[in-house]
Formats: sequence, structure tokens, C-alpha cells
Amino acid sequence: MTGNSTRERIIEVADRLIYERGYEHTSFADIAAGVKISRGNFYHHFKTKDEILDTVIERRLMTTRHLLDEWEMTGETPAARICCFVRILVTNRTKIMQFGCPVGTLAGELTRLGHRSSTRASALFSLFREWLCRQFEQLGRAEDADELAMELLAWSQGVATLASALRDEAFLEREVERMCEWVKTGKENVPCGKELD
Amino acid sequence: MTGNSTRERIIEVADRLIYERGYEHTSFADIAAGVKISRGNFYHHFKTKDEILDTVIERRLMTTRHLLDEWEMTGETPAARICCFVRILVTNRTKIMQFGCPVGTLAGELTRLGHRSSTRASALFSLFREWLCRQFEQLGRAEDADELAMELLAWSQGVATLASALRDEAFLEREVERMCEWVKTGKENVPCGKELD
DNA sequence: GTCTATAGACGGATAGAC
DNA sequence: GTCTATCCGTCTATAGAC
Repeated sequence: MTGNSTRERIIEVADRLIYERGYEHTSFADIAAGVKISRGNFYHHFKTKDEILDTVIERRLMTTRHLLDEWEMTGETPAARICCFVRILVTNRTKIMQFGCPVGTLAGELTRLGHRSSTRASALFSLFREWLCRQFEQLGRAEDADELAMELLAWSQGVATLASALRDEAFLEREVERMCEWVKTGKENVPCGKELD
Repeated sequence: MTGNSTRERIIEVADRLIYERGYEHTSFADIAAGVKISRGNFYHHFKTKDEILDTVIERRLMTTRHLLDEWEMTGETPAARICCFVRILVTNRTKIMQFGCPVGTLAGELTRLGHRSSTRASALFSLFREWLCRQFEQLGRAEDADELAMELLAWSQGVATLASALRDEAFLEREVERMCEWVKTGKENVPCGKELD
């Protein structure tokens, strides 16, 4: 089906452009040019810009679920699985250095604009949160698993933001190592260690 | 001088709107309407949109320097001064919950768009970084003061992003407490304590 | 008369929607 | 392909201070 594959290509290009430029800064013309179709043809598949946004978000939710399932299967221990999550910062570092974290930037933009779909975009965070929560539970931290999940989410978000803004890729790589250490051994680099109390 | 005060009012409104809506999504018409002047009058004070962006960034740099000087004087210990920084998350929580961190969102937007002024916007981060670095040095951590400064910056950025996206103000307040604890006592909530090794 | 602050119309470009 | 709205930026016109 040509129609279906055209629709798929539209979503793919829109997904990429929304990540790279932000939702408001991505125009129909940009997407149409990326897919190499006319704008008229475009409206045959999507009536409004918001409709594309919703489709892109649902697509991201789906691919994220698949990704989490994959990590669930490949990681042998809970700690190893959590490290799979942490390491996407390194895996996607080229784009993250340029455009930040795709989850954080979209959720941030839509929340700030008070957009109707902001909660759906934030559901991407919840997906990671719940998955991480389960991993921490299996790590023997059932009591504060959700707190730990939120801490790691925030940590990785901050690292992506700062590494991108200050163009410091070494910082990103160093922090990924620290996060993995934190998960595995619990060792922490604290400003004023207990031994100094 | 009426002219000067009009210019000042333009910068103030532009500063607020750029924070609340983002740079690209803030139009001259919006700013002019906020100041209650005509668009023609506007161009008498600022020739281009980038010119007003630069002015807003320089203004933020200046007010940030003053803020840091204030904390330098009011905080009695290095740890107390660092906590002044951490607590702006709570002080400005209403706006942060709606629009995120003003430093991170602007630097992120400009970096992503490859804007000419992105480095100037990121200089705001550097201002905090260098100030925090000095505080950690005074805390007796001269060796890794800059690393600690970056860690705390990233931490606070991540908390702002996540609290805003998930509309979780309790998380923001809880993390602020944890950050202050971290600075003061070095105690950490780790997923797998050393004692389990 | 000159300078400055203000206002408002105009144009080219581009946006989303049909 | 067309339509309308809005964007940025430039233009000219007016009002008052000196």
C-alpha cells in the first residue's frame, strides 16, 4: 500500500523534525519537503498539525515500550538492565549534544505552551519511570523504588541538558559512568563525606 | 527620561515572555502588546528580534551576578551559600512548574536551533558553575570542586524538568531537601549500599 | 528647525488549513 | 493551488521638547 507507506514516512520525518527543531518550529512545508510530497498530498493523510503531533507521540510511546521490553530480555540482572537505560545517553550522544533529550525537550515545550497533548508527551517519562521502578524493586529496593526511579530520571535529564548547553561531551560520558557505578555499587561522590563529620 | 524607561519596560516584558513562551514563539506583537506600545515604536528601540534577545540575555547575566553576590554575603558558610542556590527551585517553584528553569529552557532552545547567541545563553550556566565551584573549594573539596558544581547543576536541572513535565511539586520539594542534605552531610540515598557488596 | 518618542500603514515571506 | 492570518522588518507621519 502506497498510502500507508507514505503515511509512515510522514510520521518518521515529523518525528525527526519535531525532535531536532521542536514542535512549534516545525512546519508542514518542512515535513512535506522531507518526505518529498506536495503539501496538498499531505492533507490527505493528516488534517491538522496537532493530529501529526499526537501520532508522533503515540509512535514514540510504542517504540519506547519495545525498547524497554528488549532491555528486559537482554539485561541479565536488574542493575544491568538499568544500565541499558543509562547508556542510551552515550549511544545517542551525537544527537543529544545537538538537540537534547527527545523526551525532555518535547514534554518541556508542550507543558510550557500549555498544549493539549502535554500530558501524553509526559507519559513517555512515566513509561521509563515505571520500568525503572520495577527494576529497582527487583534490586531489593521495593520500599523506595519509585523515588530511585525519579532520581535517576532527573539525573539523566540534567546531564543531557547541561552537556548539550555547555557542549561538554566528556561530562556526559563521565556522568554515565557515575550513574552505572551508583546503580551497581552505591558508591557516591559526596561534597562532604561522612568521614569528615 | 521617558525613552529609557520605555526601553526598560520592553526588556522586562520580553524577558518574561521569552521565559514563558520561548524565544521563537514570542513575537514583537506580543511584546508590544505587553508594554502597550505600537510596533512602530518598538522598532525605534530595537532594530531586530535578535537585538532584544541579546539585551535580555545580558540583563539576565547581570541580575544573576547580583544574585550570586547577594548569596555570597548572606550565606555564613559555603554549605549555606550553596543551599541558597538550591532553594531557588522552591522559591520560584510556581513558575518553574509551569515553564521550567529559565536558564535551561533558553539555552536548550538556542542550542537546538543553532542560534548565534546560544553560547551567551549558556554563559548563564557558567556563571552558576564558577560560583558553585568556588563554594565547593571553600568547603574543602578543591580537587573536584568543578565536578561537584556540574553535578549539582545537572541535578537541579533534571529536577526542574521532571517536576514540570510530571506536574509533581512534591518531588521538587523533596529533591531540594535531598540536595541540601547532600551538601551538608554527604549522605546519599543509594540503590545498593556498600554494605551489600 | 531639529531631534526624539510614538504611531500606524505597508510589503514580502511564511504559517496552517482547506 | 488558494485563502487567511501572522510573522518580521521598513516605511512615512505626527506630536512635543528644546
